[in-house]
Amino acid sequence: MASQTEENYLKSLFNLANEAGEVNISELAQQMQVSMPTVNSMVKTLQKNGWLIYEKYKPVTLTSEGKKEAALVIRKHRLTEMFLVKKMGFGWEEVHEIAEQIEHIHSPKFFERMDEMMGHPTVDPHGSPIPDKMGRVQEVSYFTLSKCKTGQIVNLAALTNSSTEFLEFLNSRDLRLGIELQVISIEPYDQSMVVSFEGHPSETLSEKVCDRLLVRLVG
Amino acid sequence: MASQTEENYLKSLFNLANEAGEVNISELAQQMQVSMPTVNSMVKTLQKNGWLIYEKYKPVTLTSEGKKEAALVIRKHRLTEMFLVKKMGFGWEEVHEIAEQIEHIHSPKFFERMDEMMGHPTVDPHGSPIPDKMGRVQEVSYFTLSKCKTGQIVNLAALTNSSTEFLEFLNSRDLRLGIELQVISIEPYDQSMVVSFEGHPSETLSEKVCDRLLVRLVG
DNA sequence: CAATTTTGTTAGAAGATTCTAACAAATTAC
DNA sequence: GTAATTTGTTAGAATCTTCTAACAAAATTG
Repeated sequence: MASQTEENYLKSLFNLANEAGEVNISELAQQMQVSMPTVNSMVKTLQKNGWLIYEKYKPVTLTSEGKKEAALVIRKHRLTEMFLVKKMGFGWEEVHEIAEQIEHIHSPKFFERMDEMMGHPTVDPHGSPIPDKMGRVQEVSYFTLSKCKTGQIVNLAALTNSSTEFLEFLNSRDLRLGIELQVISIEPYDQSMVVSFEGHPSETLSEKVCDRLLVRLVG
Repeated sequence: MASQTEENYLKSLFNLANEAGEVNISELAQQMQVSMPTVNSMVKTLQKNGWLIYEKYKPVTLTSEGKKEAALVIRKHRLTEMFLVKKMGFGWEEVHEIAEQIEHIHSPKFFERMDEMMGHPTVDPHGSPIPDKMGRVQEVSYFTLSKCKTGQIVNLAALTNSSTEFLEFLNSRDLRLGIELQVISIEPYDQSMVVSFEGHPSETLSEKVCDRLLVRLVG
């Protein structure tokens, strides 16, 4: 069984993997906020446990067992976030830190019960998919609001970033998942967008913000 | 801030303390399932942190800070147990293992929210008092059923032991906290008692069981 | 009270996770 | 295509929590 530390490395590896499934030591060190020698030694440990493939001076790759292990930790994290919001009344900007700790609890029935109480949710409060009990992650194809054209109407479905500051910014503008957004105009100079949505007939969003909003076509 | 390991030692020390507040190294070693040298070194660490008083070859004593720290961990444990039973539908025999892990979560608002959702409960599912936010424990004066005389009518208020096996035994006899018990007779040979309660006009309980049931006079 | 048993201590080591310093390989930039 | 930079590795050490072996103090027992 993975230690808490190992679980955290697996989670980061899962999230950092590129299309080829590769992660560089330096990226992982930055993500985990530890030195490269620390990552080097942990990578050797994870390899011994069969969770990744490592060759000197090459990027590392999770094995299928490693991916599953990681996805199951992410499942616990996202179920917890959803539980905190839906059943305990927390705001979506408050739940990450708590879930970061609860994801390491070893108790299948605890997470089973959360899942049941919520009716088996498929996404967390930030729109990220919740892996299933087998560690399979459902692929979703959203695009960023910044890719939209003037006049388009879309649904806000998820976020590419869930930092507290960004979530608080969204709160301040009443931007919640599920709302319908219409692109009124796009400023050619800085790519900022004027959008309209429920209760907000005209709101300007910077390119930085539009890049972080994942949407899908209405319908 | 106490590590998880330190929190576990503090909890054990709190629970093992005799009237004088003293705990022997060997008791603590047994309770924690570690060797005496391990306890010896941890005790020195806890002393450095100001949580206990230690003198060579003497039993140890928690300081008031140590007692408070311990009581706050116990508060988190008991609030969690109550939450699992009242809000998540677990049985009282299932919650200890889970609470044993969740008690180490660092998030005042998480436990605050549990407390609020339950309307500030004062006891856990096994009748043990929940320390308040300042770490103060409300003293309660129950006595064991085995001290009762024939004919007495009492309320089942708490347990002196909450092992899964004992809780499952109580489940099998429909013995729940709050029920009213009348002592019908006491067998002089082995101190077993015949009692009557809601739906059970005549149930025989061994001395071992009666010693583990804490009751108070009806009224 | 002397002998035995129990309890507690020290010393030394091991595994997990982390670090810094020094070096080596790979990549990028003229 | 060298030189400089970035990336990755090794070696050696520190901290935390644990252990066993050996010894010392305290308590118990005849």
